[in-house]
Amino acid sequence: MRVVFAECSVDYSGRLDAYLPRAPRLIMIKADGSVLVHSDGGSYKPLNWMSAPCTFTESEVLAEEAEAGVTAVWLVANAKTNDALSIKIYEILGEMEQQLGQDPGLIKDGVEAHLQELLAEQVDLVGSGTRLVRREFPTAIGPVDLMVKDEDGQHVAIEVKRRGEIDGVEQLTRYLELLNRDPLLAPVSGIFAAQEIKPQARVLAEDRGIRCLVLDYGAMKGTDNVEDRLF
Amino acid sequence: MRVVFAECSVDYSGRLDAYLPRAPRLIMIKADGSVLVHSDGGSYKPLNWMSAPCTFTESEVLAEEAEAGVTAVWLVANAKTNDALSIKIYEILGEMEQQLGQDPGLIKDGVEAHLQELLAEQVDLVGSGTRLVRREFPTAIGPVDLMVKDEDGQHVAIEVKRRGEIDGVEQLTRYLELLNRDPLLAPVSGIFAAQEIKPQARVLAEDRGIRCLVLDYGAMKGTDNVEDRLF
DNA sequence: AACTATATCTCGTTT
DNA sequence: AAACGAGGTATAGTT
Repeated sequence: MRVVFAECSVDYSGRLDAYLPRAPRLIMIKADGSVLVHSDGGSYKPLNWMSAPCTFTESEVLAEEAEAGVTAVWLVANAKTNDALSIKIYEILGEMEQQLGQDPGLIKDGVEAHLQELLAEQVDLVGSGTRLVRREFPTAIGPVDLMVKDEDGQHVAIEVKRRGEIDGVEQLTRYLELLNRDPLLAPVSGIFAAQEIKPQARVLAEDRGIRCLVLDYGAMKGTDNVEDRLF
Repeated sequence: MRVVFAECSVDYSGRLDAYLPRAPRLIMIKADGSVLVHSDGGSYKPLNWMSAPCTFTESEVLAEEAEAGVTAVWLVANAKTNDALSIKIYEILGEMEQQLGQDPGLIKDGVEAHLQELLAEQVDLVGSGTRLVRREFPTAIGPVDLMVKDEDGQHVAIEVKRRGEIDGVEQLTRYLELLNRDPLLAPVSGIFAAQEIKPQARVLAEDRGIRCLVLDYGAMKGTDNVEDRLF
């Protein structure tokens, strides 16, 4: 990877046409030929970029451009899609290059899936006498995380989240509305279970008669004794 | 902005938990405190990141970590959302810093809007005797780019794109279906107009009885004599 | 500020 | 390969 601080202007032509006026920026040229142009703020999205596959070539500086102060023109193109990025360099302010090699990649912990799994095993956390009906209980609008029956045999739909926010409450509300139309299941109550429940989400949930259950992931993992399952 | 090539491992905890094992990467620290961790390939999206607002602090290296070869720990946190990125530095391979200042920002050329405008003026490109009904003709599912009447007085809906791809044909199809339910308008035929029409899009359009019209932006701009409009 | 629609969306999974 | 849905979506426009 090569990173360059440079005074530059950038033109993109492809799915749209876009232009960056002359200013100092960071240009990142990756091993696969892809190029990212970043400013000193904003989000993780570059101002302008070209994704692989593409070819990086240093093209000729026209007399007219040279007169305007351009010292180099970098052309990054994808012949197939007809996308092209043209970077006019006025001045290089700093530059660095390093071989990084293939990255081992991001490992997502999948805490939500794991929480669901653990709660299915430790369903008594919901209340004594609770029995699991099934995980990923199917409905027409998608699966409910957990369906259980309480000690009185009443159905309870559980939505499991790592972080309990309003979206999750809305989701569970939609499930409950649908499930309660089914005479074989109704009445179905709801539990919103999460490691952390935001105050707004809690208020909304309780206002709708949905119980909130804060889960202690660490404790649940501790209880989930691997040896118990193996032997 | 500070850019650092370093051997590092990265932990993110927030809306999900994610981990990057030890490897050489590029770390970008922007003026607003946001941090991006990039590998040498892939898309413009960093492997892991923290968006502003957040605070960058160099935290203490625990004895245990130091023993494992960690020389620094960078903590990037957003107290409000409870998101945090922890970067363990094993070795710095290169580093550079530069003040870039505020970026003037990306200017999108708006070729599509301009094409629509030009075609509205040069509506005879569709066929002689064609008259403009209106631009941005309203429907319940959004405005149709151009509504015209052909020489026989029949309505024609025109979808204008810079690049004609399948999505655009689908969009026009939805408009046509809706418009043809209106007895005051029906029958409404369709024209898919673009600077470039992809083969798949052309096949789909023609299969649905939608005419394809390739626009020459340069020629249309040339015809759009500014002097004619000013004097 | 909240909500909506878009994106050069990206990215993964499934068909 | 194409279609579909989710995203730590981000971002711009509108109410």
